[in-house]
Amino acid sequence: MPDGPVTLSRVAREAGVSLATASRAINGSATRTVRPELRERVLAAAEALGYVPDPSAQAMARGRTAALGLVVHDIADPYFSAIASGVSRAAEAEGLIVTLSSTEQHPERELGFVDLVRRQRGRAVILAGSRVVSDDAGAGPATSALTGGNLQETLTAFQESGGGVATIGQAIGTLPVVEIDNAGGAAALARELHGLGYRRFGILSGPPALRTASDRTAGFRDMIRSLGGEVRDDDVVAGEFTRDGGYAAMERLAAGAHGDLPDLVFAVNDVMAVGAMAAVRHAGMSVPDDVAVAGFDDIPTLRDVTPELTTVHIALERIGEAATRLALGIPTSLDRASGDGASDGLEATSSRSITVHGEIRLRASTPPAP
Amino acid sequence: MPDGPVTLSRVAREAGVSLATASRAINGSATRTVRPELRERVLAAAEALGYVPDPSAQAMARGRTAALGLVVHDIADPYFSAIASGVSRAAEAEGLIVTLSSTEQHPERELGFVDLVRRQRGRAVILAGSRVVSDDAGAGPATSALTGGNLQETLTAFQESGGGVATIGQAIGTLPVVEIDNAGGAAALARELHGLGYRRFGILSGPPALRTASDRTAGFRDMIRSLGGEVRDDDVVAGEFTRDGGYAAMERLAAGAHGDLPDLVFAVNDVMAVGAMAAVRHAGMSVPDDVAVAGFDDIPTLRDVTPELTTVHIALERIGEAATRLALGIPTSLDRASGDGASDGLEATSSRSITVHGEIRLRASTPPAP
DNA sequence: CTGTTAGCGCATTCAG
DNA sequence: CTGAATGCGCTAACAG
Repeated sequence: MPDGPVTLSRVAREAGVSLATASRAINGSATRTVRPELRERVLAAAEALGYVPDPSAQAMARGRTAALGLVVHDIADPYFSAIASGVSRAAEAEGLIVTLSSTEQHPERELGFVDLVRRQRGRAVILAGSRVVSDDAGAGPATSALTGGNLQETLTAFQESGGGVATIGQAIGTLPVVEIDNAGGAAALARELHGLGYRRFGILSGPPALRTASDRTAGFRDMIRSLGGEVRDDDVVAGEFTRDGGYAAMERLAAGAHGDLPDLVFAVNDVMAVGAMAAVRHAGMSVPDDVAVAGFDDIPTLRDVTPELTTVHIALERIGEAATRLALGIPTSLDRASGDGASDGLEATSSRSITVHGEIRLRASTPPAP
Repeated sequence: MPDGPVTLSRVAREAGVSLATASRAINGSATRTVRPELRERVLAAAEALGYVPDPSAQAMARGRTAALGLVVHDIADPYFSAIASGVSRAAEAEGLIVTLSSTEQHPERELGFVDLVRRQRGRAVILAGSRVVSDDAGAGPATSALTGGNLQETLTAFQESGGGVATIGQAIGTLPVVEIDNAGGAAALARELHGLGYRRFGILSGPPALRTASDRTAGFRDMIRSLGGEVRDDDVVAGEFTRDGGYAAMERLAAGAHGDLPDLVFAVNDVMAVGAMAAVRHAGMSVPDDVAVAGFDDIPTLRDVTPELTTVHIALERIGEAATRLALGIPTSLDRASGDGASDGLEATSSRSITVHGEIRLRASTPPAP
């Protein structure tokens, strides 16, 4: 048996047709069509020989790959892996393969990766995770000349060359974005918590430079204050957007409070909240007896922390799917969604932007205040 | 300014050299060498024009991609995302891009994906997650003719065509594998637990067809029995390898026990254990007061479940890295590792196989028995 | 409808 | 050491 890769031309020869016809029969060119009879012959030959197209060759010939790039800060973080799961599902449904980059705090890798999918003419790229507070990813001195510019420029260039782009969590310029209603969610949570009888609140506010973090902080604090509750400046402490960041921030808050803790501490995301709870436990105190705790995101792993954490539920996997469709330009059935009450919190604000609203989940970590 | 992609030939023209020379200067062909002077000219021109190679074209020309395929069952599962994190890191260190497939219980997608990376001439593929108990992935009726065969065949074909392969968790044929010492880890755990004073044990044994699950079950049960402890057959209940599977299995165990629970329940992996703890809680009982619980893997998210779960620690991220190197044929410095006491539990059993030993972590979910 | 002919961008023969 | 010529496998004009 003649070995080596089975090429299209071999299939064509076998079927007794031209290369072009074989190509058309197999992928069904949009403009051209093939007589059913020939088409059958070609398909049969392909099947018999076990023909499979070479993706690189196709990519080169049509100047376009079937790859979708996904950038996350840390794939091991439940927040991102939940999103990745949604992206993966949606991408596979579109016949795309997802290439992943877990950038772990290295912005230059983010840029390098986006540039890579641009070079390889990927179909789309999705950036998950917030950007810095200056919603101008193009600010600051130019990055490495090697990668040739800053993120926003690269993204725009990619988009102009026909690639799809979507970001999750925060807009970059005017690029399509699945935005989370951070301020609104935090405010709603604040209102509920205040309604439960809590009066003095602390906030683990995350990295000051992170827009997501500052929006949640502001939304929560402002609502509490407008309701007559108390948020002392000393009870607002920054920290990394991670589990350990939450742990450390809680320790610092407690140290600064000298035994006089707030009634409730709101951590701007769940992983921080979970870290904060650990800090409380390790300090020999109890949640919620000594201090109540609330978070934001409702990451999947939350169901196994105890006490169960009050949070703002965000449909993470749905967001991943939505971002994928947005990047690909696939009309999402959001009209219906908002019509029937936007049951999953997604709402199309425009064709290039979706806003996701959270849903308050009151749980055991914040019982009605005594 | 002339637009369009900057191609190598344009760089060559700009530098006043031939296409071939430019190619050699830029990627430094192994056999040919270029006069430093010309080389400089070429590099300068490339830099000036912002030249970047087209991956598809390179792939086609040299018949080889810089992609590494990673197959996991569910990227949202902390076990897999931790492994993915390690793979991602190691791959990026090698200049490879990782393409991810989250197969979610669809074996045919697994096959399809492996076949895809084979077709696109990827450098390597890594399969994470156990296979069925019959360690013969080639058994059973042939799968879809479309994908052309079964997994082992496809993998072998890929390997013979120069691709690297590594599996994690269970060997497929004689393919390279990062194996986990499931039986040994479970046995060691059993010994410790028995030493703590527990006498009657239950096991949430996972899916019977999963080798990983059955090895852990057998290792644990046999050790307990040889120590004189008790494992009633009724107290061994199967279930899905997931959090919900653990929950359900625990419910069934409790139902079957009619209030007469074992002293301790060993779930064959952490996500099941965590589900089991939830079941215990929801039944109004307490861990460890009413029943102690232990797991296996030490997934990262474990640090935030309470009480802290006793488990067998497996260095998940390291495994991802090790598998990557194994698949790529990069000699791992395991000789040293075993020399200095194999501090991370990795041990090279042969050049094509690594065995990972767990480390017992006794925590609050299994206090010394009363 | 179908076949012929050019490339896509690059790595590599093979000559010089 | 360098340049000119080939071809990777496939699609997309372009003719028939």
